[in-house]
Amino acid sequence: MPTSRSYGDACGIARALDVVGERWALLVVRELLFGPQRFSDLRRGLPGASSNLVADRLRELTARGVVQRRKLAPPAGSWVYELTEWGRELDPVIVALGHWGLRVPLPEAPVTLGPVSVLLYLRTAGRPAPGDDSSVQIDFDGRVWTARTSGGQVRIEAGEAAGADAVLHTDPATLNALLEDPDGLDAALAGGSATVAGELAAVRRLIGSVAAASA
Amino acid sequence: MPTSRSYGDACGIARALDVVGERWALLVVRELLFGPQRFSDLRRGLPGASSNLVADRLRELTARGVVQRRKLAPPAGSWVYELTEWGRELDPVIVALGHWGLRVPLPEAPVTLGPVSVLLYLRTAGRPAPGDDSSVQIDFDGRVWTARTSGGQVRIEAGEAAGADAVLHTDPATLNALLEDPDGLDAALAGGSATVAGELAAVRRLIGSVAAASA
DNA sequence: CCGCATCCGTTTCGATACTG
DNA sequence: CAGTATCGAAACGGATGCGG
Repeated sequence: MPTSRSYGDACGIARALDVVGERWALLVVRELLFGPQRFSDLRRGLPGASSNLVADRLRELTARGVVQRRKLAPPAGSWVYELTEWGRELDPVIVALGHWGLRVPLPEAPVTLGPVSVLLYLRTAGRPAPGDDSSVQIDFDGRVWTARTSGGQVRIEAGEAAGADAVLHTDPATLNALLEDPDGLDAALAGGSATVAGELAAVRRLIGSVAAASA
Repeated sequence: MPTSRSYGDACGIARALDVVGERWALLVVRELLFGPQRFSDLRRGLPGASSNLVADRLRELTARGVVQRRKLAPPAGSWVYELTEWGRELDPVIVALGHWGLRVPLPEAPVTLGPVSVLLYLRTAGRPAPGDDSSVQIDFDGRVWTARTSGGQVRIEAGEAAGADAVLHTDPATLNALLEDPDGLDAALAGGSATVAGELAAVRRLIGSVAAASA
């Protein structure tokens, strides 16, 4: 008899790994943490995963109740994948795992860094001033998120913001570098790897909130 | 060589999974959460894993700095595996994952349940009264742990306790059932699936602390 | 016995190619 | 764009062997 893939263990940890322990599964969940994504956007966020792998994981996670498939309203009409309520409860688990993993040395080149990973880092590590209530739209090569600061926290949502104080256009690697060294912003703006429309001060406060927290 | 299996992603989550994302890896860490274990005891706690799998994971986790190998002082003289300081920091991650996994339906029979899993559940879910300061030694088929209650928490340590208030001798499945239904203790004692020496009241308080927390 | 290493059939992964 | 089909390479899982 071929052994089942299940660990056959009643422990909650093993049961969780029965569902999200397969290779790539938690990274698919990571990509969905900030909202629904289309298949091709998921692939862009997981460049190392082949298409059948992504399709397999989505099918399994959907069957297990972690992910659900939904059709966007017309005129878009395309299909998106999103976390279920239960799937969203993986958020603190994934954040805790990611914090632990920061001490792992970077893998050999070439190393990728997707939009979701950087925004997750911003949301987790950023500690804006409690009185800082602003919203910055972040454009990554055509895909758009919004970072809102309020109550000393950063919240990330997919899509454009109505009435954003600023729009930051850059790429994930540049933003990641700016989170670790906010003083690089002027050079990035001068060099064209980042552009800002609207209130530059709001962008400064946002990207400075990570370094401020570790200081 | 293992870089071919790496996700090649700079995100902390992916880097963590590069280290503990392989099959069985986190369950090996789970087994070590309460202290050093010998190879054969590890195998007993992971009945579904073949010996080479356990040896492989231990070697990888040791090479990555999550686990270390140590020789016990004479006269024992045998080797044990234990978590490094960094490895112990996986504790909250594993607990959070295990809590999430409680909602996964139990796998098909046969289902195992090891000592560490039950004790982890006791430590995570137990909320003893703040004034309850006692220690219960728990014997599982020759392997011994100690559960101490103090400050409204349960702490678990491997090995015997000096001056334990009671000794509970049972098996993991029985203890797990008792944590979910403490009223079954008298029946378990009468049926012989559990025996208690010393202060029975301390054992009652300990196993009742889980149900009390969920009430 | 304990602590692995080796062998081998089965399953999964990962890259490329292909279809609606 | 959104997946499926295919195939070689790796990893898994079980059994067995071997030195202390």
